[in-house]
Amino acid sequence: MKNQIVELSIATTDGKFTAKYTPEGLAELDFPVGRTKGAGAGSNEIPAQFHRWHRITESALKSVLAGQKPKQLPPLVPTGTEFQKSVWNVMRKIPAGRTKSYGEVAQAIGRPRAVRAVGGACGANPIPILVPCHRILAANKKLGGFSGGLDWKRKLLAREGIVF
DNA sequence: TCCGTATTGAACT
DNA sequence: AGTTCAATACGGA
Repeated sequence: MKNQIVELSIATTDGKFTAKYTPEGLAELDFPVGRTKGAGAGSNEIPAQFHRWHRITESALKSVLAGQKPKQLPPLVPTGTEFQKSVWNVMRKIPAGRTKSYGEVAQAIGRPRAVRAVGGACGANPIPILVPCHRILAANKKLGGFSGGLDWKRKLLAREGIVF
């Protein structure tokens, strides 16, 4: 076998997300891109472990999309540097309905000047939503940016009761 | 080594 | 009040 990455789709009310799993766990989660792929079809010999993770991922994803805190998360295996992992780790500690600025995150990882680097790490985040990068706002409560489009970020925040 | 970035805060008009 | 500028930290070519 070639260390294959398994891609499975998650159908939500907001579109079809694509989850990518490695033998280690969930490695990446993509927003709906509109391109219809063969999807989970052709799943001949997908180990039960993938389906098990997928079930958890699907539940967690839908919970966050509904503005609620997921009960359980699948094993996350993000690909990135130590710095990025630190940033993502801080993000995961942000409670639902609460936002944090890039500067706050920078301080949390002990690099108060690395605000822009934090932004870069957010953009490099392979697992949006489950790693709540959408709860990161600019210092002046501005939206900043978002991988899947600012429309998503705005919508997700609104569902958590965060208003501007 | 240089450039780009999902920032920030201060100066300027 | 809106806009421009320089600074800072990290990743990628």
